[in-house]
Amino acid sequence: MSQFTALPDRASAWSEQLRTAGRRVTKQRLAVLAAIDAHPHSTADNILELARRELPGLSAQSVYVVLGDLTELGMLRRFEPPHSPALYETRTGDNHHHAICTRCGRIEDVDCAVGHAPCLHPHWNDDQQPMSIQIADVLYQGICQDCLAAERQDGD
Amino acid sequence: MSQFTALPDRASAWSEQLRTAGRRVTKQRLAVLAAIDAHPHSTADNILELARRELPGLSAQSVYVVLGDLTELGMLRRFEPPHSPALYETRTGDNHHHAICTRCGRIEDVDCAVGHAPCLHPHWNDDQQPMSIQIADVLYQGICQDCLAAERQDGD
DNA sequence: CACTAATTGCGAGCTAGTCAAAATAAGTGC
DNA sequence: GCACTTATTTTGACTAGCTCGCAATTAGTG
Repeated sequence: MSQFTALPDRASAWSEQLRTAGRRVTKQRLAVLAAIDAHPHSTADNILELARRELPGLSAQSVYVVLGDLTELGMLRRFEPPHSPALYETRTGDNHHHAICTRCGRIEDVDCAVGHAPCLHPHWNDDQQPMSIQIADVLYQGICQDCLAAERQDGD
Repeated sequence: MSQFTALPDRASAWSEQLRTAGRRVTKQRLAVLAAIDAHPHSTADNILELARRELPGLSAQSVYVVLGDLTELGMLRRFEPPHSPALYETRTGDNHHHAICTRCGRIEDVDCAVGHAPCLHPHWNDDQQPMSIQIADVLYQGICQDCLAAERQDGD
């Protein structure tokens, strides 16, 4: 079936996904996808800048539209850390989480500890109507090794 | 020690906390705290409206300043659900989480499942510098009972 | 009760994102 | 390969939510 696509040709895989979803395959969409794939956890602004290197005429609004649409389709994942514009990544469907360094802002992916999402079973209080949970977005906040080291040097 | 403060006189407790933190006890701060306490998960706008009932002259900017400062002090907790302005609550320090209904936007508190935060121990990939984690903010996204029921009625 | 630094109010300004309508281009059939 | 249809992109104006600097006010201290 895919004997000639052993190497991950993301672009054609994306094209297929787009078509399957009833969307047209435009250079704008591919440029946005490629930009995010190359630099995960990018803001709409970063993505615009990156994508423009391949597609100089690309407009900011197109990026917003594409991001919104592809996120809805599930081809992108969007997450919004505090005090930051929304970030996007192409890694979807694996329910992975994020760790953000409150000092320098660095963001790392964290695999969902176990194969099955461990946090999908909240503990409801007696007076609450439980919800049917679909996603558990976990945002770890801490300090990364670099900042810890820098802090030690600075005396404190 | 507290034999005369059996009833939770939040206002005086807040005053004490403020003084301890080196802040002055102003009616603006107390009005904001009272508003949030009465209506947890409020936006800055809601808080302004509520607080103005007690303090008609209160300005929006003061609310923002107070919210930012008190959040930094740890007297308020701030969280930013997707597609929503920041929300505030007075319940701090217990590492509880939030569940949001993606349909109607309703938000519920969810106690941290176990006494010890279950999610404070992420699983790091081999090539990653682990961070020193301090908080794990969990945002459950799902559909609440009401919306589920409404959906069933609507045919789908 | 006066003093002084902290707090609040006011206005301008900024960033991230949205909306409507016209211009463009992807996919379709001939 | 060409014309057609309609999704997509662009253009440009606009909004929400929040921040900044400076002047006016006020809480807390002695």
